[in-house]
This record gives sequence, C-alpha cells and structure tokens, in this order.
Amino acid sequence: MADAANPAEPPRKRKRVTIADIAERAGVTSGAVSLAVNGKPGVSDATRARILDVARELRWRPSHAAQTLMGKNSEAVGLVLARPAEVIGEEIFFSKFIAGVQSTLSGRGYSLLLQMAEDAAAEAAIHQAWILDGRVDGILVLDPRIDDPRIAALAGMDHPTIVVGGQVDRDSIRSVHVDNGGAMGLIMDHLHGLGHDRIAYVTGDQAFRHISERMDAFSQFCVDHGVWGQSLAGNFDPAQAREATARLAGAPRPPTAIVFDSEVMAIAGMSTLASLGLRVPADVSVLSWEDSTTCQVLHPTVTALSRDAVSLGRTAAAEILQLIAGQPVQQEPVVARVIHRESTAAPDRDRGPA
Amino acid sequence: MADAANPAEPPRKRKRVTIADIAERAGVTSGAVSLAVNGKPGVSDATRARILDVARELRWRPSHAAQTLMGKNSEAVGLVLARPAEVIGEEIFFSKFIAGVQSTLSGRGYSLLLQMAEDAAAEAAIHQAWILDGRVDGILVLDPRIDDPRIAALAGMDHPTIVVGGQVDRDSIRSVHVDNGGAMGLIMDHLHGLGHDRIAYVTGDQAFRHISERMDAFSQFCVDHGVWGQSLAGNFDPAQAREATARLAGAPRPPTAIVFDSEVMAIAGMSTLASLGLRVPADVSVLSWEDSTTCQVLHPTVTALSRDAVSLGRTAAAEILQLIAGQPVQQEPVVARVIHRESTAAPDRDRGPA
DNA sequence: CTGAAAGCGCTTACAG
DNA sequence: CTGAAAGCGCTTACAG
Repeated sequence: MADAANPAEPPRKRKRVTIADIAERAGVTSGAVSLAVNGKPGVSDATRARILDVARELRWRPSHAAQTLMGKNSEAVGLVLARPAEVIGEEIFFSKFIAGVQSTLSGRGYSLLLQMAEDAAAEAAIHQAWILDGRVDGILVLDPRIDDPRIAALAGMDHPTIVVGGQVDRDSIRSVHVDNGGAMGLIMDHLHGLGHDRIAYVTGDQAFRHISERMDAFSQFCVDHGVWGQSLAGNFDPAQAREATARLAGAPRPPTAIVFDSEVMAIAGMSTLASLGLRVPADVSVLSWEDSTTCQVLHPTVTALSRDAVSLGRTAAAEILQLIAGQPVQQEPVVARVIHRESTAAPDRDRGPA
Repeated sequence: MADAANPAEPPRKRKRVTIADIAERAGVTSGAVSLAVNGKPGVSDATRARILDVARELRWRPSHAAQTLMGKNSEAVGLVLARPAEVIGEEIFFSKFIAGVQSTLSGRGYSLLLQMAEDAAAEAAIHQAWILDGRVDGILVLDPRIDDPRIAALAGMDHPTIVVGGQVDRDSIRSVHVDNGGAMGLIMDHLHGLGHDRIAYVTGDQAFRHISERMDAFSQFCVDHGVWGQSLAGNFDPAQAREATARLAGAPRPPTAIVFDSEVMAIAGMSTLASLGLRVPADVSVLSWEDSTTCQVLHPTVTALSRDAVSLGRTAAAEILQLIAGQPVQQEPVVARVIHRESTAAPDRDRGPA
C-alpha cells in the first residue's frame, strides 16, 4: 500500500543508512556529516545544506545505540512498579499517574520505560541496571517507604531521580511536593466544618511514607480540635476495608464520618454500610482519598480528595525532565482539594426517621 | 550507607568497567573475555573460570548500547497509547492490560517501552523510530481500527508484532485471539436466557475493530432470536452514555436490558437510571463489558463480561515473546465469561409495585 | 572550514 | 585453544 502510493520508493530491505552513506553521496567525510546533522559549527553553510538534503533524501535516522555508546541521553525515563499486577490493575491511581507522566514525556519525545518488580530490593536492582546501561536518563520512584532501600541505593548514584508520594530526608534526592498532611487538613476541615466530631480513618498500608504522613496529620487535627478520631490500619484491600467498616458501624458509639485511603476502599465501605442498612450520608458520611469518574456517578456521589493523579504525573515528569536538563527544579506544588458531593453532609444525630 | 556496610569497596566513581579491564586483570584479550562471558566455545574451562571470577569481582555489566550496536536484542517491547491521558486514566482496561503485559515481561527480564501519541499516524511514526533504533524487539498494537495506518506500516517492516483487540486481515501480523463476537453471544445468551427480548447496546467508538465485531454479533443474535435490539453509538464518554441511557429510558417502549461497552459507561448509565427513578434490575437490567472491583462493590453489584484484561495482557506479552524468540505462536484464546451479579435479572413486565 | 583518525564497548571472523 | 584486528555507527579532538 505504501509502495503503491510512492512507486519510486527504493527497495528498502535490511541495511540501515548510516552517516557513511550520506558522506559518500555528498562527497564529504562522515565527520562532516556528524557536524552538519547536529548543527555544530565546522562546516560551511553550503556543505551543511547539501548534507542535510542527502540525509533527508536517504531517510537517514541516527542510530540510537551508537549515540548512546557515545554518551548521549537515552531519552527515556524509568519507572518500576513494585506491586502485584492485580493491585496495579485495580487502583485507578496508577493508570492516572502513568497517563500524566506519559503525556508530558511524549510531548518532549521521551518514552517511559516500565517494569514490574517483586519488592523494593528487586526494584533497586532494576534501577541500577538501567542506569549502568544508560537506558534511562532519569528515574521516578513511587511511594517511598520508611527506610526505603531504593532511596538509599539511588542516593549513592547521583542520577536524576524524583520521588513521588512522600518526602524523603536526603538532600541529593528531590521529591514532588505532595502535601499529604495539608490535604488531610483539608479533609478534616471539611468534615469538622460540617459538624462531625467522631471521625474514623481507614488507612492504606502504613509502611508507606505518604500514609504515615496522612495519619500524623489526622491525629494532630483530632487533638487540636477535640475531635474523637480513630484510624484503622488497612492495606488497600477492599475486603479489609469492608471488615473495618463493619467493625466501625457496629461500635457502641460509631463514627459519623469515615475517610478511606483509596477509591476502591471507599466504594467497598459504602457498599458495606448499605448492606448494614445504614444510609450515606444521613447516618454516616464517607470521603474517598482519590477521585474518579466512579465517585461522580455512584449513588450517592462520593465526596473525594482530588489529588489529581494525572497532574501529579505531569508534574513528576516535568521535574525529572528539568533535572535531566540540568535545570533547577521548579517545584510546583500539586494542589489537592476536596470535591464536595453527596456522600458527606452534616451529621443528623438528633433527627428522627426521615 | 552502602559504603559503610562494605568499607573495602573501591571508590566507584565515573569510569565504567569494560571487558578491556577484565582482560587486563585476567591476562587475556578482550576477545577471550567476550567468548567467556557469553558462554561461547573458544576458551579453555580454566581461562573461562578465571575470567568469570574477575568479571564478578569487578562487578562488570555488559554495555547495553554496545550490544545493541552489535545487533543484540534490546529486551524491550513497545506499546504506544493513542488516546487522551484522561481516557487512559479513567478506563480501567488500560491499567489492567499494562499490568498483565508487565507481569509476563518482567518475569523474562523484558521492559515495556511506553509512549503516548496524538493519533494513529503519530503512533505509526513512533513504531518506525523504535524499530529502526533497535529500541524494541517487538511491538504491541492495541485496538486496531478499520483501515488502520499502523497495521499497514507495520506489515511492511516484518518486525514482531502482536495486535490486541480485534482480528486483522494480514497474514504477516498475528493477533491475540479475542473472540468479541463470541463474547457478545455469551452476553446475549445470558440476557435472553433471563427472558429479555428488548435489549439495547450502548457502544464505544465504532471506528474500532473490536466494537464493530461486537455490534455485528449483537445484530446477528437479535435477528436469529427474534429479539428487539437497538445499538446506540457512543464513544466511551460517560456523559454520552448518560444521555443515551436517558433517551432509551424515555422511549415509548424502553428496553428491559442495556449492555454498556465499558465499566465507566455502565456506571454512568446506572446512575442515570437511578436518577430517573428506575430500579436496577427490577425495571431494567444492566450489563457492563468489562469487570472491575467497582462492579463488585456497587449497589446493586454489576453483572459484567470478564475479559480479564490482566490475562489478556499476559497472553499478548507471551505471544510477542514467542514471536521474538522465533518460536511458533501458540494462540491461547483469551476466555471471557459473564459474571452474573445483581444488576441483571428476569424482566418483571407484568408485576405490580414491589 | 575540512580531512583523517581515534575511540565508545562489544562481537566476530581470521590467523596462528 | 588463543591473539590480533576489523567493524557496528557515531562523535570529537587534532592536524591541515
């Protein structure tokens, strides 16, 4: 088909076209071709124009491998996901984040090199290999843990690295500024402002830095505002969220509002409440830490913290690109806000049956 | 920290260790080192052992760039996504598929090279660049369209390619066998078996091959079984799905069951039905083409076609790996099944108020 | 401004 | 079995 459209096309089989081919055709040396195509001084304008013409005519493309061998950037950013495939498939955060990263990267001609690993140690090994191979110009690290081996390893390699999802106490490593504590403050302001003073928080995996930051802010707020607050340790598993919700609902003095650490957990929690005959928000308000279309279309619609994972990805990508370019990183803080929907309302303690 | 743990470690700055370093240390030529580390004949066992020891001691790793220059495989598979970041972030299919691909690839030491593109033409350009650069050993193409430019371009390059999401009429290109028609048959069997004979189908973008395959099977079934069937063209947009649902619900003789082409569309549709005061499944049954945790925890839970995007990704990855290895591709068909949940039930035409 | 050459790190014939 | 050399496709000093 392509051939039919352009019948004069030469039989393009095997044999890649190299700068040597261009040099021969243009009657110069390959060194001159290199200077010409790279826009470096050293060839006359006339020669340069001729060389460029031939290059275009021959449909030449630089050999990425050869350029990498010479130390050129690989134009790729690496990201390894150390979670089971099932979790990555369920949590909307990952696809949003990756989509955001991609949209910025692709605009600059960069690709994302993606790999999955069993655990943080395996992830660190992949990082090492990628860096030594020059396969990536920079690395994105997701969700730092307390005493994260990946951070320790990367800190020693001085390679562009951006950590996403929590602060890191190393000078050599930058992190996308996500203010988890501040976001939790917004959530608590929202609920407390509605009149809630018995609030529960069903958390994700507490080994993650970002989760512990949220928990700290949660406790802090409760202490400061005289709110009864209870965190229940979870692990992002919906079954576990359901169990925690049932336990909370069955308590002598149940909370009037529950904050869930992910969309999937929030939905699971709401479904549990419904099956227990509890109404949202009349009996208990629900808030999801992560927004999605599902939150918008559920019945009732779900109040959510919009971290906007897509723009978080965009920001992370922009920062790693700045780091790679050797520019100072302009940390644009990722804005989070509470999107107020139907699942949160003032508690109706004293009201009779609707 | 790493240094503290291993104080004898040499100052590992700059300068990568090459086979020349190994050769010098082991008292052989670099050619011998190459043979030794690659397990090729040409060196005595004693020499080989000595060389391997030195390589290990020096923590040598082959230069990926140099090997690629010599024509070695890149150990990466390419996938470009030609959809807006927002869509990719919302549709659970993508993250599941990518997670599945990854889990198989990572097990074999392969990475996924990912990029986003504006449209199919831009995607084809990225494919060309990747192939010419030797950056990927194989390419995965998602959701072929009618007269897809990507397929036309790839067909001419004889490079390992696997198409996912629809059949393709080219001998040189293999596709993961997803039986869209058969799956639609399962859905219709399910609904018809429950007693529905007025069924609507709100579709995704009809320019996609897999959607048109589903539509054909839908029409076919309706004709064969005397079912009143109506497809409404959509484009995966939840707002559009809501509108289509409202139109269907407001019809003089509304359907008793609606099939939606994606999870997001199904949820949007259900929310519309609820806001119109229609009960699911009492007034209308709803079925989603794509399963997810959300389908399991919604109220009512949603009957869904489980294509199992994760295993679809695994299968696609396994097939591209076989193609790369030059092995015959064993097409394991991807099994789809209808997971019956609360959102579908027998139509209650004649029944009075509950 | 241009030419000739060395080198990036590896692999692979080709002689000894 | 081993050594010496050419070559993959490019870049970059270094002479003219």
